[in-house]
Amino acid sequence: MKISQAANAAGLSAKTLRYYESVGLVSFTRDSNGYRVLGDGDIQTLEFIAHARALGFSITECRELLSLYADDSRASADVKAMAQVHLTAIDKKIHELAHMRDTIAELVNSCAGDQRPDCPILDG
Amino acid sequence: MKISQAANAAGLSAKTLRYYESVGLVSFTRDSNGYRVLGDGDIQTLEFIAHARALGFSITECRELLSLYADDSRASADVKAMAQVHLTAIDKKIHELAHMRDTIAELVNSCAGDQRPDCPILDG
DNA sequence: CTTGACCTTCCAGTCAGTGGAAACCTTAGG
DNA sequence: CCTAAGGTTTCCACTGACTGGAAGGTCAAG
Repeated sequence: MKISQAANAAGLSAKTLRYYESVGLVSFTRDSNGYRVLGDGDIQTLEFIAHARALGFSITECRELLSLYADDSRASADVKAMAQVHLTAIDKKIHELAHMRDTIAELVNSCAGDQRPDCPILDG
Repeated sequence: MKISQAANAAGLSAKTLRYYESVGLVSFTRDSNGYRVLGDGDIQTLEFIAHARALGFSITECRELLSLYADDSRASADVKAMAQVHLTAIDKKIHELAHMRDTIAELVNSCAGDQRPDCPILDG
């Protein structure tokens, strides 16, 4: 399978796959013409990465998850601990955003939205 | 007032003030020795920017807000519309994060966290 | 043989700063 | 007057996670 087909199968772009290879997150074999050749195993790995990325894990965290994945002797506790840290970070971000949201919503509500120049959003 | 004192007063770093000037968000007068000289008006502008940034407005959006701020003939409707768009974007981001959060929480809950290699976080 | 659709690499840009280097200015102390 | 400390200046490089584009190589169909 060539890169675009594999990218399609994994729900990513060819550019992204090349980028992942360039940062050492994955590695692909090459054909005699220099083209990358990807198999079903590669697709599975890429799907795993796409899933983790969609859950907000960074490239570095994905690297760690992949090494845990490859390590047959890993303890599930290690993975759980990583996920727990990540969960806490997401919770924090949600709270911050919620605070922003409330502040802006309050400003929007208190703004007449007419043609006059007064505006509590700018005054705040 | 010199840059560090002004930065302190506005709750920003001197580096950030130079950066804001470099991207044309603000402009400062200079002393004969080349040092930036900032007054109370500059501090107010910087506080306004700091506030908007804390609410998640991008530099570009801050630029628009500042031009609206400077324009005596602006309608408050313009500002309200911008805030409304921003509010919607924040709402969307919160929902995405909440979805992530739930998925990861579920995985964490279903993970034994023991020494065995099975882990639903990796299998998912 | 040519056309078009792939593939390759490399460079630049995104956003909002941060870190560091080299050089200049100012002030206080000896 | 000299020096040291602590400001300031500019400029360049780096961050994360890609994306866009250019220049050139490869391959199959017509």
